[in-house]
Amino acid sequence: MLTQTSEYALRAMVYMARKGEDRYAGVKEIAKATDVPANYLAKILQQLAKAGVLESQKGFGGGFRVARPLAKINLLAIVDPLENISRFHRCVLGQRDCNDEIACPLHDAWKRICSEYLGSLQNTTLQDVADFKRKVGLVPEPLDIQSIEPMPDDSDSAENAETTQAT
Amino acid sequence: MLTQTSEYALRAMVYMARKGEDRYAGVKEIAKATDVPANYLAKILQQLAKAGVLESQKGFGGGFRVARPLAKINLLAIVDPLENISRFHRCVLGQRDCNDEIACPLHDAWKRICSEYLGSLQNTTLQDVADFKRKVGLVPEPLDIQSIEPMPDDSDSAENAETTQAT
DNA sequence: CTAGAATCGCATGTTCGCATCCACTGGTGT
DNA sequence: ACACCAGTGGATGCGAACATGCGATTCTAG
Repeated sequence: MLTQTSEYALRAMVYMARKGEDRYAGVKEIAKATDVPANYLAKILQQLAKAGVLESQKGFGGGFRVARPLAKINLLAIVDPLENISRFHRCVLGQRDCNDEIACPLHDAWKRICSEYLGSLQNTTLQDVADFKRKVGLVPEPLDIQSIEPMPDDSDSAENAETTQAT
Repeated sequence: MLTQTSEYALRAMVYMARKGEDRYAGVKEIAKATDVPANYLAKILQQLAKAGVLESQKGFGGGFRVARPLAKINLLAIVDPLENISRFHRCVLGQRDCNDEIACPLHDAWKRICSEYLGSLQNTTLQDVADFKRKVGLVPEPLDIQSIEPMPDDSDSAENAETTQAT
């Protein structure tokens, strides 16, 4: 579905979206808030900056911020630079010729599934996410960033609490 | 989207579906027809047999065949034993508590995306695939979701992730 | 100019899915 | 009973993705 890298990217983008469009956020700050390895997150954010989704500012007070209005950034734009989206276009059955004319038995079904999936990613913007209002868990409201523990309490918050609920 | 393993599984299942429900097909035969490494395919088919999608027969004339009518086997049933589908239910933002009550900002959007995706897999059965008969120009194109155009037939795809032009 | 904060680029270690090989078990036909 | 055939299961190699660490570079504030 999504690679780990894409998931990290989404976490960071959501954090920045909710923090505010104008302010720069440093890697360490985002990493701590989103529970993503800082060094790895830095690379991801750099890729997003190259892709034009983020813009970066070096030096004192620098960091990353969104390069466009939140409504202009959809989830696909975030995921696309990090994953090989083109693999979706490959024929699932591995046929050399598989298009709308000469198709494998799965072509129509698979094309529809992919279109819906990618379309969903494209239709959801960061603005939608930022507007989301409900009781939220970890992700802080823009005002109260987080009471960052000064001591590295490295006991990883157990993410393995698999919520094995059915849809 | 799909792992290589799942793709192999789909190829094999489609092959068997179109070959006929009652007949056993050997690993080598399927591997040759679907261009999948035989040794690896054997493992995949074993997993599908354990999951109850296939049944196997040892010995001379043995092989694999579908364990149920084609209409009762949907794509999700094929993919599910091979991938960790439960990861879709995990919170994308990694929050421990993320459900309909206390949700991360992406919860609603992500839940919708996943539901659509899994639903699509569930709604497509092997019967549909086996019945698929492509006659060029005759089969009606059932969808016009081309408007969002996430799957252009061209190779130029990465650009349109950004819904706007660069400044 | 200098110090400090943050990115950038490279090197390295770890994990996991993909793929192969081979000995074993069990069923079939003679 | 015997030989053959085909799935079963364990062990292993391989490579890409994931993750980390460090030094160099670039920018800002004073």
